[in-house]
Amino acid sequence: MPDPRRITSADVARRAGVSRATVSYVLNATPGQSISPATRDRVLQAAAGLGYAPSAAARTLRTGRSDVVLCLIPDWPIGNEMGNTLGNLSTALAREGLTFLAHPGSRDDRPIAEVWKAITPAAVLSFTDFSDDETEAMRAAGVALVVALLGRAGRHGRELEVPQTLIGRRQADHLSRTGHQRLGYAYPDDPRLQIFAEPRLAGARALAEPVVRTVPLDAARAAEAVAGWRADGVTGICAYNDEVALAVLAGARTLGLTTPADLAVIGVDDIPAARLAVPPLTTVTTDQGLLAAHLATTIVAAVGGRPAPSLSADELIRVVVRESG
Amino acid sequence: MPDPRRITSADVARRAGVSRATVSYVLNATPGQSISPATRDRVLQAAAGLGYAPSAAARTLRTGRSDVVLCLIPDWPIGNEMGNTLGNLSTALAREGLTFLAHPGSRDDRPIAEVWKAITPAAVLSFTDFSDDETEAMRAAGVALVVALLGRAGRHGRELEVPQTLIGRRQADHLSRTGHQRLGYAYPDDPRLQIFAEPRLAGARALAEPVVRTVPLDAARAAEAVAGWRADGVTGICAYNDEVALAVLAGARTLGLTTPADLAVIGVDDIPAARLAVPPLTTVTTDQGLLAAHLATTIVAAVGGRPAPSLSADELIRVVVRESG
DNA sequence: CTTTACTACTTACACGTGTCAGCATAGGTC
DNA sequence: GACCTATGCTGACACGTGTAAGTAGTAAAG
Repeated sequence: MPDPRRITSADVARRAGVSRATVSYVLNATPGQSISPATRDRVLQAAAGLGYAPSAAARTLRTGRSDVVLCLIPDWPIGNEMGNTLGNLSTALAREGLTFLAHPGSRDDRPIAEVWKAITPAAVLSFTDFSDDETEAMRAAGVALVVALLGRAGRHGRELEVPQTLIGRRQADHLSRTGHQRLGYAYPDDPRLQIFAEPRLAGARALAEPVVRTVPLDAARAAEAVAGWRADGVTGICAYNDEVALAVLAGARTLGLTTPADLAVIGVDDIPAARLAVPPLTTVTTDQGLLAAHLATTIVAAVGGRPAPSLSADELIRVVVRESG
Repeated sequence: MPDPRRITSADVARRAGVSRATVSYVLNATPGQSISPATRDRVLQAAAGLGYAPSAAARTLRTGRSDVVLCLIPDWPIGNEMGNTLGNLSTALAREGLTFLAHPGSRDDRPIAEVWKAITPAAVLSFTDFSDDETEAMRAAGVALVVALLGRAGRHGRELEVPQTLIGRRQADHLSRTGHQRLGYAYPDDPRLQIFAEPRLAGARALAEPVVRTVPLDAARAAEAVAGWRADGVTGICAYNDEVALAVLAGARTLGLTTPADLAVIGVDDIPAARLAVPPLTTVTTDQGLLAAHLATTIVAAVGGRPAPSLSADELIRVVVRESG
């Protein structure tokens, strides 16, 4: 094996017959440097010819900051809606020259601090908040922090909070419009989902005063919750998501109720199973493309130290009317 | 702002009253170096006290290899089963000192080569194969490549291929045991899923000769497929996954058939919606913890240049019997 | 002719780490 | 006392990059 050395900018410089600095200036289009078109082309040609790719490590070491956007993925069940958004986000950030990397597990693997300290990312996208110390440490290290969801009061906007709230609001709104006065809220069983459930519930509360019950993903136990709601005179259920909604549907069926005549149900996410349910599930869907684009511009703004753009959440959330409510 | 400099190993050395080299030896437990317990403790104490975290960039630059395992996530819909596995994998690799990072989008964002050349990961975990040039380039750069799924013949074991095959086999086996001779295979509509669908179908073919039909996630169109199978005398369906299975269920219901009397269905994944379906869906589930552990040891082995361990796939795949088949 | 200004570069340093070669000191052997 | 070996540590270099500072050469201005 003939020593498979990495191709460095020095190789490019040698081939183009210029200094290494010139190569750097050309490839980074450094402003305030004048390079003749002739050498410019020679450098570009040489770089392409050699298949040169700059070392992220060296670049990061030098500049003190990498072009990585680190997304800390909590350990809650990541549905394919979220997966979709992350994919779109990755594409959007790539267009800005940023590399999106996701790290699953803000669990006890190792202190998350280790991860971001090691990577020195340009920005960190997190869903939950950090401790004050950690936040301060990141600020000091020059890492732009974007907290997407819940968090204590602070400078950081919580980018997803408004959309999540709006989801609950739209659910309640839809059921009200279709004539339901007493509403119920089907809260998820998994405590890890609380972070999403709280803002959604808050949104529903802004319009109605729903009776909240926890609904496990199990027909028999869901039936108990449904029976409770019936006793309360509830006729319409806002479910945390489509899966919980399916459980409510199953619970109602167990009790011999018909949907939506006896009990209307509306979910969230529009998962494939929603349209295949009996009856097909009315649900609230999010425009993942728009959301990803907004997150991307927010992150880019945060990296640049500019304030976050505002999100016109209205067109983001849409009700998909089917037969369950 | 008082110049928030990064804490380097030099800071630790100064505080511990030793040289930087000693610090490095202590913290990395470099073999073949003798350090007195006294200074060892002083160094560790100093490092902890300062909250020192080594710069991944510098370390990577020096050693030519980072401790990152890069997982290239294709753009197929990533269900929460997969999300789970990735989470477990991350934990398992962390225990080995490796940092798991996922990059969504092996799409046209930017040549994937850019990503791995930039990061210089210890290993790349991919689901699809690379071009020969790229494979060779990675080998030359010393990046351990693990191809998980489909790929042309080559040295790389395709780690997930056997389990996927086994899934299809178990489905067919279960339906045969319960008395179904003519089987059908419900193939997913989304072409991106082909990579998983092919080995699963191959597994089913090893036991039966199923009639393959594509089933869109739509009750009406699924009904057409079901009608076709009925005409063929098929009584049991192996579905690509639970969602496709739900579509088959919906199609059968549309035609007024009863499940499993007229048509038995078995899915894959055991998604939450499966147990909530009418009737509850029989399905095949994978032990995500075991799978993640196997992938982890495979990757660790690949990084160390050792051959991959074999997987006892038998206990990995399990049939969850419910009422649909 | 000198000064200034600009173009098109190059030289040199720093980023933080791993590691090789070297250097004292101490203890044992002949 | 001379020689060797092991212990415990330090000095110095290289990894590949970005960029501030400097330098020839040319052109315009005074």
